[in-house]
Amino acid sequence: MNQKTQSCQQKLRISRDALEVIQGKWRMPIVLALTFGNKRFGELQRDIVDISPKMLSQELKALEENKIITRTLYDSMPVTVEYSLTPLGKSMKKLLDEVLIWGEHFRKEVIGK
Amino acid sequence: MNQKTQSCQQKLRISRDALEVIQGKWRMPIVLALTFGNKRFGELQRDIVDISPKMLSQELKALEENKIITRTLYDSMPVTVEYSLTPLGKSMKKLLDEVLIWGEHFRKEVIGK
DNA sequence: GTAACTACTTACCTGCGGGTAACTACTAAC
DNA sequence: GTTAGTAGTTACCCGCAGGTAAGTAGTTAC
Repeated sequence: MNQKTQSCQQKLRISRDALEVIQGKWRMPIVLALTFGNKRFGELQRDIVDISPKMLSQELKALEENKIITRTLYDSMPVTVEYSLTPLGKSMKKLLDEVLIWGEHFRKEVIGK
Repeated sequence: MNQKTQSCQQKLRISRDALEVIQGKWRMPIVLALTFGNKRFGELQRDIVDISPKMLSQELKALEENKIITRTLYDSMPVTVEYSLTPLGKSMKKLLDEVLIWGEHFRKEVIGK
């Protein structure tokens, strides 16, 4: 096994670790939505059009466990909950930007203009 | 709906279109492997350690349909097939780089060093 | 007391993403 | 004729990601 193959396999391992955390239909969209500012549960549900409360709740929990977002409960009346990005979550901004850039590129090339 | 919300929703739409194409356990790893140079079926199978021939074949087909990779058949003996990135596939390099950068970042922060 | 808003939770179900194992087809080497 | 290497295909199966619908719980407004 030469140097090149090693670095290929190493990168493949890293990519698979990362993908395990950010994969799925909703996680990147949720983080993306939060790059526009802290949001409450209902706001996220309105922004991310097709998501069900169950999926939103479930994915928010997973993102919190992976230290990507923070859940803050306010004892206002009625109770409100605010979700925000941690530094680790904010560090996904560049990655998300590239997803968007590539997404635009893809749309032009394949979906056709 | 204000300007900010509109741009948020627009970006969410783009991200979801892009994710539809690159999502899944194997697609980004396959493209990543091909950024190291054109590879044959067997080479990919050896590099991407846990992938089964069925999944590799299936995902290669999907990537080809989305104009991300090209399949070239050589009439050598025995027949060999080479997979390579299209310009659209190559344009994923930055995105993949960011996945790797974030992956390292994540590993340090959460998995712990 | 009932509707409406907050933020979920719970139960149930379905489809498909992904895994395993075996099989195919062709050629070369021995 | 049997093994090995090329590149897959096919059949079968399973678990979970994700969807639907309804319920919960607390407060405010009417």
